[in-house]
Amino acid sequence: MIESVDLRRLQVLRLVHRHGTVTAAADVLHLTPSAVSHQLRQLARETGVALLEPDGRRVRLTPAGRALVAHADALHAGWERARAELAAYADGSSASLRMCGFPSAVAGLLAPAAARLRAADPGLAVHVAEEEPADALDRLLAGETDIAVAVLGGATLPLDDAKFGRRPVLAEPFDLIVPAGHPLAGRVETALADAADEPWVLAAAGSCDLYEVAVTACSAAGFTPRVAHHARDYTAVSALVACGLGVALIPRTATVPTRHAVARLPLRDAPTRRVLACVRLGSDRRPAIARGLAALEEAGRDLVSLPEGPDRR
Amino acid sequence: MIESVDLRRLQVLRLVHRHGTVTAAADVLHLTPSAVSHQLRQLARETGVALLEPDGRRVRLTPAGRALVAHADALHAGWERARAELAAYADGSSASLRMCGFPSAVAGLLAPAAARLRAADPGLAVHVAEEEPADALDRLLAGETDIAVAVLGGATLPLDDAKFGRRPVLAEPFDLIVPAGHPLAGRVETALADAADEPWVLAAAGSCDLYEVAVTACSAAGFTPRVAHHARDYTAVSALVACGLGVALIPRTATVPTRHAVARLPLRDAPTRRVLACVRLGSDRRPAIARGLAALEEAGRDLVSLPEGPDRR
DNA sequence: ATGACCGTGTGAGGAAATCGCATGATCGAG
DNA sequence: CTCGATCATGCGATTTCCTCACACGGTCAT
Repeated sequence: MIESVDLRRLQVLRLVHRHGTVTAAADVLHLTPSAVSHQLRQLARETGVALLEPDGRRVRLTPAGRALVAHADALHAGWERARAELAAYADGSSASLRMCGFPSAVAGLLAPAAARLRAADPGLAVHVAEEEPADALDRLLAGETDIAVAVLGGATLPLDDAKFGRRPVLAEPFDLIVPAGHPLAGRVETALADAADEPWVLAAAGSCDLYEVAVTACSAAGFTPRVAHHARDYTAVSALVACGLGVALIPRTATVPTRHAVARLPLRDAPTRRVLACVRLGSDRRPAIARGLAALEEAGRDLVSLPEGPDRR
Repeated sequence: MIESVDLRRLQVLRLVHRHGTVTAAADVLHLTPSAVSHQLRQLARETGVALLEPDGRRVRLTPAGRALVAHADALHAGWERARAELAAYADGSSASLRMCGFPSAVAGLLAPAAARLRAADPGLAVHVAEEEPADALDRLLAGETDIAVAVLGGATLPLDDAKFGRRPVLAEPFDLIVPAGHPLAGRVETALADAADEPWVLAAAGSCDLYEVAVTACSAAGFTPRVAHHARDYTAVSALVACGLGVALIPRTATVPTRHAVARLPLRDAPTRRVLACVRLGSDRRPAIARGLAALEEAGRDLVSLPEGPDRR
């Protein structure tokens, strides 16, 4: 206890626990693996307990290490609460808010929310950044952003992950898009199973949540989609569909360029993706962050009420 | 949030709040005022809020500073809990326990407790230190001791001070001692007011809790003691009384050398001093500290049951 | 089985933060 | 008004921290 501990040292352990490897944690912290190793060694010396043990060529946290991680989570949340209360005392001139999210969230949610925030308070410095879904939450933990917009489920954000403050922003269904003139386009009501025999356009496995969402939904509908083409960007997906190469799922709020000749079909058993705004635990008490979350929720409400119909492009 | 904060920096603010001056806080931390000033400045820069403002030639915490102190208390308690849980994982060989207390507590409580702990577990390194009552709690905060034995009340430990974990160890009444052969010595029952006209032997004002205890008790009994001589050490007090220079109050458990010709009289309206064992909040979950507290409580129970009678010397 | 790749841990060197001493400024007490 | 006390600030010295380079051990593929 003679030497008190920097929260950064605990953050290192937290990230090693989160990523399972020293190198990945170092990557997130913009450090070399050597520095992380030193910090962990120092932390173990201070606590007098072995925090991690070799596991193959990687490392694994000991029970003591996992216990310390739990306390570290609580400590960081407490520090965030302190920061939040202090931010209320600070003069608003220095207030800033950094948000990030996956590409389509930037277009549909972050940009409108940022515009709204700017209009409401020109003194608030709003910064928006596009991040890959897998990186957004790490940026949050590293303190490089204040709000991360992510999609619930999948590997990036497990449903039971209690490490973040989470706020639902949007629950949007996926529509099926088919080439214009496709037999399915004439139906009054469509179900996912109707497209069981069609060739599909999906993202590559693991690259994006779209893949998992589609595969799980199709398996729930009783078939396995035959993947004919791979694309991640929704504009690219709709282009492939417009050219008659297959069918695909796209979120209700994703826009399709008007020159793409596709038909958008609402599904009776449409899968939905739940978009969440995530913050570091405790930081949502900060006025700027609270306003950012409110603006995102508002943008989400606008998004679901704005579409004039399911067949819009 | 790019730079996370060392708990030491918060500790500096905590101590400045506790002592009201930078110099005193530096003294407790074994640092120069310069270092403390730098730390505070750095902390204010990191948080973006003015933490303290000049108040005469001293400094005063701003509302933001006081708010941060409250959070700092919670964070340190959380860290202590973490240390406590980790200590349970550590091998017992490195376990150590440091206790301190005021002089008579060392004799009556700490020494027996330490002996008991040593006997129960020779692997536990027990260290006892005698401290002035005013310093003991600072040593606790500075992490230089694990358990501080103090007396409730007075300036050193306000009754409502929630910054420490506290455990009652002993509530011992004060006895009146008078010179042997004094008229009061013949009575079957004595009250404080009976000694209203006697010359008193007390500690100098402010130097020790004894002064405050005696003065408040006497004023409750309806008189103001006439202080004839000053002494702090109970052996010195009893020597003065034995020489017929006055009467005094001494704790029930304080021993009087047999060569001192004094009579010890129990009082009907005896003031009591409540001896507490204090720990840093959260640290009482540490096995070694929990055992130390248990040993102190046991020593306290022994102390009240052991005396053969109030007239023992 | 062997070699290449990947990940961790260690020591040395340099950069950055921190501490202590000396100085100046400001306020309160006598 | 003078003096003592307290807090802030520059500069040199020390400690701490990060990076680089390299060794060690484990995994995978040919």
